[in-house]
Amino acid sequence: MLTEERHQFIRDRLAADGKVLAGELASRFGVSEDTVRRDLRELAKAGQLRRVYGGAVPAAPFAAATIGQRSSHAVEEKHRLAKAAVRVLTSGQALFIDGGSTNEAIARAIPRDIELTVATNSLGVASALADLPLVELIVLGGRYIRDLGTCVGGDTLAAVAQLGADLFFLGSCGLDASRGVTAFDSAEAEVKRAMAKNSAGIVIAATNDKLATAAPYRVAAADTIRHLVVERTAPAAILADFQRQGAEIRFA
Amino acid sequence: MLTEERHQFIRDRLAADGKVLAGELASRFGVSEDTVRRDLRELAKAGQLRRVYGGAVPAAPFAAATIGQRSSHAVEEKHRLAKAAVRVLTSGQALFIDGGSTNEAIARAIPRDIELTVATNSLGVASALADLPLVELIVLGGRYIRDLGTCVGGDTLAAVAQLGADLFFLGSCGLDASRGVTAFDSAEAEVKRAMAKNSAGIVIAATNDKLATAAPYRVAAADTIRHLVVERTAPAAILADFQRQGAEIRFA
DNA sequence: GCAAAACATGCAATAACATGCACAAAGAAA
DNA sequence: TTTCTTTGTGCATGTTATTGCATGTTTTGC
Repeated sequence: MLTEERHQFIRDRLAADGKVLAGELASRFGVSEDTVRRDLRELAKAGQLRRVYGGAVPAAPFAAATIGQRSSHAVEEKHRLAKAAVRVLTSGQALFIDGGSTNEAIARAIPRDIELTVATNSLGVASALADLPLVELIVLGGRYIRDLGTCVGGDTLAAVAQLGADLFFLGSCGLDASRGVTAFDSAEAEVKRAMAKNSAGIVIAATNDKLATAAPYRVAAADTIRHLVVERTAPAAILADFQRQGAEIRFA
Repeated sequence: MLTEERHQFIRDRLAADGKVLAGELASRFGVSEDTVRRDLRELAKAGQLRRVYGGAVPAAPFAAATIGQRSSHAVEEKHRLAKAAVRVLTSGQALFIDGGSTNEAIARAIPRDIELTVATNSLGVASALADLPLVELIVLGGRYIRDLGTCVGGDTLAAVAQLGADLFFLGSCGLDASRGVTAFDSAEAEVKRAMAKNSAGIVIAATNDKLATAAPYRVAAADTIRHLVVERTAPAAILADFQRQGAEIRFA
């Protein structure tokens, strides 16, 4: 087990549970508690957590999570979702993919032997697709927003308006059966709306923590979702609401 | 087993598993661990992974966007050129940066504490700038050309036309005192011309093998070059030709 | 205040690492 | 062809990083 893996696991657990215990980590990693304490000390020195007696807690619980930090969160789940999500793809399709760590995971999971045309405003998605030989990649430029990892603004909207797609992989922020898909940022929501408008169907892959939540800006109604990819542990009651509105549920 | 095959395998495994172990790779390839470590060292130098004790993990989130093969060539020289090139920057400037491995090296060499507005059509440059907090980044979208690592086409030209810059970091292809700056690709040349037109000055960083060569498509006349950054071993006669036409020579 | 748990520090063993060198294979030049 | 150069590889050498243990200190709960 690499030191880096332990550090990554600790970061993930901190983001997920809000705390880690030194003894618990030691037995899970199969190393001595001294080693875990050394790990915690290093991460604390790098400002990635705050040490407390018995373990550690997140450094800045209320700091806005940038895309880099978010993508380290729940890596396993997102990878599983991504593998399930790419199964809706068929060769020759045209896609919109917007930002978000889940969408980046999906982009990385796209197999090399499928032919696609993809338009994206996310640098991470574009980077992941940059070396897929059969993917025609269209970068939707504009003002780059560091916290989102995507381009937004008038230029982006204009570029989207010129395109059409079969599917739109919508990086959801909030997902609620009555309020539909919602976003935290106004400019981001504008781009998502434009992509949704010019797409024949919407695909959303969502971890459980996104379900039954809502953000300020409305993006799309729930009945516009064609495929909803969720974890196996997703609450059945919530899924039924989406299913009634026409969404096809796919489990990771 | 070819070196390149090992490198490709390592890249694939990193993308799939998120880590590689030196010992494991050695036994799989049937080579010594020293050879594997050499491989890892090279790939790390080219920015394609990050070395950790025991193996390696994926580099930055956007590592895939950088031009893999070309940028592994003459890394030292380009890094030196890049460090010299960024010395022309002053806080508050607006820049165009187009594609090419030298320009990617320059983007990576930009210090974190300088405030800039940068518009680029290169995914690699954009990725390098994505986490510089004081850089306002404008991505020039369009059709992505895999071989160039940049976006080209009408959309790109339209986006460039709306902007203006103090300096244009031109990734040179051919550089000749009489024929000026030239490019191998028509669409690429169009974008370069548009950027040159909307910039107050042109900066070119060129390795020796670019000097006194020319490509089919004309981009800019030699007398439009304001700063020319070259290696210390560059032929003085060639440099004198550019100097006569107004270029300020800077040695790496 | 006291005992137990958690912690920091120094130390030694081990594994991973970098470096220099020799050798072999592949290619270029004579 | 022969010779030379280049490149890749493995091995020997010394160096560095990581780890667990022993020791002494600090914190916590009672």
